[in-house]
Amino acid sequence: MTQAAPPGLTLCNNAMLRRATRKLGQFYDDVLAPSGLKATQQGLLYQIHIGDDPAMGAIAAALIMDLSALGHTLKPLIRDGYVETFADKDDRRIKRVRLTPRGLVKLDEAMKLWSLAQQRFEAMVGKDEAARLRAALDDIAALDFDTPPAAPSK
Amino acid sequence: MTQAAPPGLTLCNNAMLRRATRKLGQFYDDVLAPSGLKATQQGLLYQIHIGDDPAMGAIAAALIMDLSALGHTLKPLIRDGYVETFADKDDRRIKRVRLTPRGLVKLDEAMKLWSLAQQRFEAMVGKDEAARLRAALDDIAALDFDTPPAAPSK
DNA sequence: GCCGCTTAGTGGCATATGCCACTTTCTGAG
DNA sequence: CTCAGAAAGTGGCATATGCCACTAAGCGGC
Repeated sequence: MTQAAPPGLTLCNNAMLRRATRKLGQFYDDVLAPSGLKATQQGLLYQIHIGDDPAMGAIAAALIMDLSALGHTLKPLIRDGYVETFADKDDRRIKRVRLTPRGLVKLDEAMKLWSLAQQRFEAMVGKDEAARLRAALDDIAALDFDTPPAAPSK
Repeated sequence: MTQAAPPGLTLCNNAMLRRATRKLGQFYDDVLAPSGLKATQQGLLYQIHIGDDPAMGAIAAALIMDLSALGHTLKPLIRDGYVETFADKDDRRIKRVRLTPRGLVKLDEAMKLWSLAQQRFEAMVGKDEAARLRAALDDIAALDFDTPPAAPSK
C-alpha cells in the first residue's frame, strides 16, 4: 500500500515533509537497527565526530535544533557511554562534547550500516535526484523566515 | 546564521530531511501558534476532515505513521474536544474518528493561518519549486523498501 | 460450532523535539 | 569596580513517533 497521498494532503509542504521523514526515518532506522543506534543518534554522533569538540550550541545550530532538545537527545548517548562532555577552559558557560573511544567504535559500526541504507536509497531514487533533493532541503534549512511579511528597516 | 550544512552533514538524505523538517516545522508552528494548534495537529484534523469518518488505521496509513503513534497524537485533540471516536457499526474492532463542531471551527481558524504560512513559504522558494519538492517527497513516501537488496521469489 | 490466524487498537516504555523559566557566566557601559 | 543585559545550558512539561506485547473481534476451514 502506502499510496500516493490523496490530493488534499499533498498540498501542505510541511505535512509532506514530515510524512516523507517518517517513511525514510523508518528505513534508515531499520538498517541501522543491528548497531543499536537510531538514525538520529548515528547522525548526532557523526556531527560530534566531524566537529572539534563542538560546543552544544554549535551542534544545535548545525542541526537546526533546539539547544534543550539536543541536551535531551544527548542523554541516552552519554548514559550508554558513547559521548562525554566537559567545560570549556576559557568560558565556563560553554559545555563541549566529544566521542568516547567506545563511541568512536560504535560510530564506525553504524557508519557501515548507514552506507548500506544510503546506497539502497540512492539506488532507488537515483544519485542525481537524491543530490537534488538534499540541495533543496538545504535551501529550506537556510531560509530566513524571520521578517514578518513586510520587513522593516533593521 | 543557520549556515549551509557543513559538507559532511549534507550527505545523509535522512539527516537532511529531518533537519529541513525541524526548520519548516518551526515556521508553520509559529504561524499556527495563535490558533493554539501545532502544525501536526492541524494536519491531523485536516486529514480527518477530508475523510469520511476515517478509521484510525486508514488515517495512519495515509500519513504513513504508526497506528499507536496516531493514537497518542489523537489524545490531546480528544481531550480538548476537537475530535471524537466511535466504533464502526459492522466491525467492532474498527474505531472511526470525526471532528466535533468545535473541532471544525478550530480547523477553519487554523486553515486560515496555514494558508499564510503556505503562501509565505511558497513566496520564498517559488510555487514551482515547492510543487516539485512535494512531488519528490511523495515519491519517497511511496517507495517500497521491503525487498532486502537481493529480492527472492516471493 | 471450535480453533487458529489475521486485523485493529491499546498501553507501556523510550527517544525526538520544543518552549519556557531559571541559574550561572560573561561582557560592556559608566 | 559594579550592575544591567546577553549568552549557554538545565529541568520540567507537553507533544510527536516508534516498537512490542496484549486484548478484542472478525474470518476461514473442517
